[in-house]
Amino acid sequence: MEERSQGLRWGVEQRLEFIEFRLFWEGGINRADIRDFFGVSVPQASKDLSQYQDLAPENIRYDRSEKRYFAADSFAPLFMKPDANRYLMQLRSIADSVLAREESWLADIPSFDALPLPRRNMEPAILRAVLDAVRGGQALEVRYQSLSASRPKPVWRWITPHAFGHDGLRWHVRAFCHIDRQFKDFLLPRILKTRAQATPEAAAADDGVWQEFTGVALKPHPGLSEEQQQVIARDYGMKDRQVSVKVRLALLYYFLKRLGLDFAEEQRNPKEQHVVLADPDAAKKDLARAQCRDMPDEPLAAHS
Amino acid sequence: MEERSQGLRWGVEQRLEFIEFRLFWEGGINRADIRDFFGVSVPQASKDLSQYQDLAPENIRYDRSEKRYFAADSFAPLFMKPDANRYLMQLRSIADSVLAREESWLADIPSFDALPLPRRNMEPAILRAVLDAVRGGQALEVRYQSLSASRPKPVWRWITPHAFGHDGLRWHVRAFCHIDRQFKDFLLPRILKTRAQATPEAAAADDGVWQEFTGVALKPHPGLSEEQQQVIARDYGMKDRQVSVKVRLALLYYFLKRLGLDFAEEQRNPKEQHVVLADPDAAKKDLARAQCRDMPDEPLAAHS
DNA sequence: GCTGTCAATATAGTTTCTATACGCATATGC
DNA sequence: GCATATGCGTATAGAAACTATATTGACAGC
Repeated sequence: MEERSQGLRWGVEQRLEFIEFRLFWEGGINRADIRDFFGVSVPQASKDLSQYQDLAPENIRYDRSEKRYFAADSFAPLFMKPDANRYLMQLRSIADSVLAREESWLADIPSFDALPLPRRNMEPAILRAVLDAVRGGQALEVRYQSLSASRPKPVWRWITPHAFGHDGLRWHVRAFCHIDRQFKDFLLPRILKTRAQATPEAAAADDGVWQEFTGVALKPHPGLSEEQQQVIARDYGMKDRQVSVKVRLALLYYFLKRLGLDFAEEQRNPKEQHVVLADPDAAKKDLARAQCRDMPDEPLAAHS
Repeated sequence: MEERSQGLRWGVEQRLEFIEFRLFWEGGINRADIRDFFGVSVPQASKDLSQYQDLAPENIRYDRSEKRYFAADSFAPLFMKPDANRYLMQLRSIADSVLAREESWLADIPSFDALPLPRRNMEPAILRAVLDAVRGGQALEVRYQSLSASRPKPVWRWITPHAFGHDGLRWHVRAFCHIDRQFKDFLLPRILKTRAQATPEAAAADDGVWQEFTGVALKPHPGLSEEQQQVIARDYGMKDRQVSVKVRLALLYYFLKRLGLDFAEEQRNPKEQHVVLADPDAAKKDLARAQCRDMPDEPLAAHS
């Protein structure tokens, strides 16, 4: 097969990549690890290790005394690109029990913990139904539990969903509301049931607030010392003490809220509030533009 | 092999699970999908589909007209447990470019977006060095860029790390600081370099603030209407309009901050602040206990 | 020095997979 | 209506991967 990157079968390549992953992140590997994870025989695991040695002799070293393979000092990965965020994302997924320990390639998992953010379990069938509607560009009838005072009980209503958005805490679906005749965010866990599909009443392209991006200019909190500002600039990847983050208008509200940018952020303690808006007026205008078409909750701050 | 769950080889089982995944989440599958993803031949992909049909005839249905396999109405997965959060976590990973589209099992990815949270790239070698120290229970010399006014420049210092923590936005390592003789949080991206290892000066068990958990009692914002409170109760999985979240003392500060629980939350707009502390005094005491051993930044609120 | 453990290798036999070929059903273009 | 293209299913021979089993060698612990 010319398709495969190294002329190796998929399964073999996976095992070689596994060897490399374990060498790098777990500090070592032996036959039993391969045997346990892939269910291959002991001689096959031996062969895989030999094959890896053939392909990358500079990467791997066997310690006879410890009876274990280790990454050599000159380790230069062949099958993967080591990525710290990827490793850490796996930890988070395990913490959120989205990923089982046995399924991940991690073995010697360090002590760790992530914030326990309470959230309700979502019915996969509901997400599937919404996905279907988004893919097919169809309207969908949903039983939705709104937080608004006007619809306190769950009601059946029609929406035309076209995209999914994550606000940093929860997922919602961006959809045209057939009742209010405008695009809004519907929190996925509040969709209790789904029913029929129908012809759409709006197109994704019509959702200007979703389609349009704006740049949010951030700078270190001026209350920090010169040196501290430099640190924050590094943290946020700023150049010339400033960075512009590209955000969809439809997500701007959440973005500002998440970073504590409520237009009063400069008054807050710089030790808690590390960054502030470099151009609050521009952000305010963008936010107003985003909100004039409706937002799920209240405005971020009273800017009148 | 008795080890394997269905007596199937790992690679085969992966492909069958892939078929099932695509049937459920992507709405359908055909030979080309299997061929493209796993690099197997066309007859092999055919065989896999036949084999899946043999194993789960009630799950799969071929549409001659569309030339595509679909999930049958009576679909009951055999190889995976459909999990909405898992699907959505994959979307987030793709948005954060932690996962490449080709690597995921998703094919027809809907339009979606997540908050762009600016963060600096981390050197994998640094995480690896810290991991090594944690695993070995060793002290590690790190060049750390603190935000504190007393150490404005990066300095080499010794820490004894023992665990990793995620504050909802960033990863830090929980470590005993040899300078200040206490446990603190060191942000991973601020570790610029690592050097030698040495014998540890504290054990993980000594980090009481890390080892100890507390329960944070949450309830819906009292400013919400009766019905709205019920909705929030559902969102947070509350029973009797209350939920207790188990949090490490070492993460309590971040947890409260993340949920906006600054002991003034009841004064804020309930449309923005959905939950409040059910027992602020208890939380205050816990926070004081957590902070008396030091926190990286300032206290959450002046509670004096 | 004995014993247990883990790795490397060899052999024979089995399973899986490829390449190629052919037949069938359906959609599409002319 | 007819040719053409596409996708599925299946058959065959041969190649590759893998298993089971056995033997050897290196090292740690007692």
